[in-house]
Amino acid sequence: MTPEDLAVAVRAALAGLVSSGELAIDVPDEIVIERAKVKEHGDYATPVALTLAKAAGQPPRQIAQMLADQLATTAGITRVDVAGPGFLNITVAADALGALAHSIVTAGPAYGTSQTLTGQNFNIEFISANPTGPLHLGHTRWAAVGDAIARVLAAAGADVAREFYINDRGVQMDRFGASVMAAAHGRPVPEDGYHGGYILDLAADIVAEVPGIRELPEGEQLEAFREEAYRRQLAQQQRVLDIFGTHFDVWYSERSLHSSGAVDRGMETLREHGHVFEEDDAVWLRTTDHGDDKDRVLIKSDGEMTYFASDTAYYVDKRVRGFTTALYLLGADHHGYVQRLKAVAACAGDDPDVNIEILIGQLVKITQGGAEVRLSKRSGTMVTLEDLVDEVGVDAARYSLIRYPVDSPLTLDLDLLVQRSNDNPVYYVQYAHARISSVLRNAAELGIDWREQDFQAGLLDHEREGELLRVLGEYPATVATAAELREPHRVPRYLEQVATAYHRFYDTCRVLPRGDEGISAQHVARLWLCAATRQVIANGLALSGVSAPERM
RNA sequence: GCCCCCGUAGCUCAGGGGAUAGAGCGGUGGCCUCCGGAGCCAUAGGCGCAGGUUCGAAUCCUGCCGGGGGCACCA
Repeated sequence: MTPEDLAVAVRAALAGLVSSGELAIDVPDEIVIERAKVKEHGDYATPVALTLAKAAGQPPRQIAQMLADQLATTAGITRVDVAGPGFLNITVAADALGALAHSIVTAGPAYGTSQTLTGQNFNIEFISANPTGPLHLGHTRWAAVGDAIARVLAAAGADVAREFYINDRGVQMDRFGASVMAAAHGRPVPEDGYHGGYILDLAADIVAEVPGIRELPEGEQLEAFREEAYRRQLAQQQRVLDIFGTHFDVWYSERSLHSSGAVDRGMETLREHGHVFEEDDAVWLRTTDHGDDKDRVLIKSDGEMTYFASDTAYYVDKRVRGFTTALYLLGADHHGYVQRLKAVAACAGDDPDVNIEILIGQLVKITQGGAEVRLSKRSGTMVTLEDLVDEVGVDAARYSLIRYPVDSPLTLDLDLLVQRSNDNPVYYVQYAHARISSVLRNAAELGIDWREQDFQAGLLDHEREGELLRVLGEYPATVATAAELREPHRVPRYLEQVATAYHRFYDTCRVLPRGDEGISAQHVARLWLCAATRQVIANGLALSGVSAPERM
């Protein structure tokens, strides 16, 4: 008996009351079923009667009572009480609740997946850093969260492609090349260039690996340094992301957007829809037709394409490639792009509420020794993705970044994360997984083949067992909600509840036989519950790209 | 000036209209003769302010106060 099962039962009960004429309402699609917070409220509670009272024109307690009478006859439900202003408190039979342990183990990695987003084809673009330096902490947040969103969407049945847009065109690239070239000659880096220490490393590598590069003619040499540095820096970003466990399906070069003709095609699409005009010798997109606060330039009066022109073409190209939704994950410093990107979709003839979706992630701050560590790509004192991983490891880094909703600013205390202690909740969750793994190993050593034993769900009737089962039953809804709202932080937060419920269970419920005690059906039932818990933790950690260790 | 985000426990943060607002760290006090104490139990401590909507608001709306970020024929 899961919350979903109960929702079905409640809906059926409502439908029954409607058809018998006792209730005049439309049966709602969504029925709120909550896990009871205090044990006097049974196992589950629902406020449906309160919600429907006005529409039905009847007092909530009266509706609740009619529902209670109906539900009390439902198999698996042992008790239904009307409480307070009209809540329904439902108590479920131990065997109906305990059966969940078996179905979780049977479902395995599939437990928690659904088809709620089946048919949707997402292009999820994130990080999209310039290839002019290492990935810093802001990129790192998206490296973890973007990947987690992709995983959660896929778990909900959607098709997902992860895409990294390489900003390899424009003046920043030239500044980057000039910086490396200057460093290669031992000259100071230009004022508007990149000053990080990595520039010196790049210069040294290139000089060593490309003989004679410093003797090339000025213009040719600048280009050579730019391209060599670009290639190496991109490879470095790719290597770091690979270690981090975030794997992109497509690395899309801005240059290729131009060379493939996609920019021209995109421009043509916009013209067809009548939103392109010329003024002051420049070519504009009339984004104000669709909610932007000013029109945007596509081609400057000097004939140069703007970055915005690439962006529009890139969007159109994503749609041409067959994605139903282009999902953009941007930093808070780009929030001004939201309106114009939405307008681009509208100008291309799409529905901006359906075909394009933009998530804004607030900035990450990091403190060390009580002081903020600055994050400037050009300062040379930036904290990079690599730094973070070196110090705290991939699991702790990913977990602590995913654990918070992206629309709230985040401050990470490096001193705290550096400690490999339970200061970090990731260890708390992983520890629960390792602990269960140990119990199951011990069971195997004792020769207990619990999978082959008769599972008696009704034996899981201890309060702590019920508590744990109810938490485990919330996993599918947690994943589906995380996908629907693009809020992957819900999963780790949920796993922390699972870990707590497990530890509480384990603290009072002996799982394995003691000493020379024989194996009872209760031991077997509890082993099933342990295995189910471990499965949920493993599935949930996988959605965050965090490992589920058997030992720690 | 206009736009976006945030304000919840000493600290870092959860809480998509529901009953007594949670977690980790930090305080205080307990629990190891057998399955992992990286754990469990108890206790102290909080919704920035003022209105509004609602049977019910930390949650939705308005205003104010405080903090962060953004405005371009830059990328």
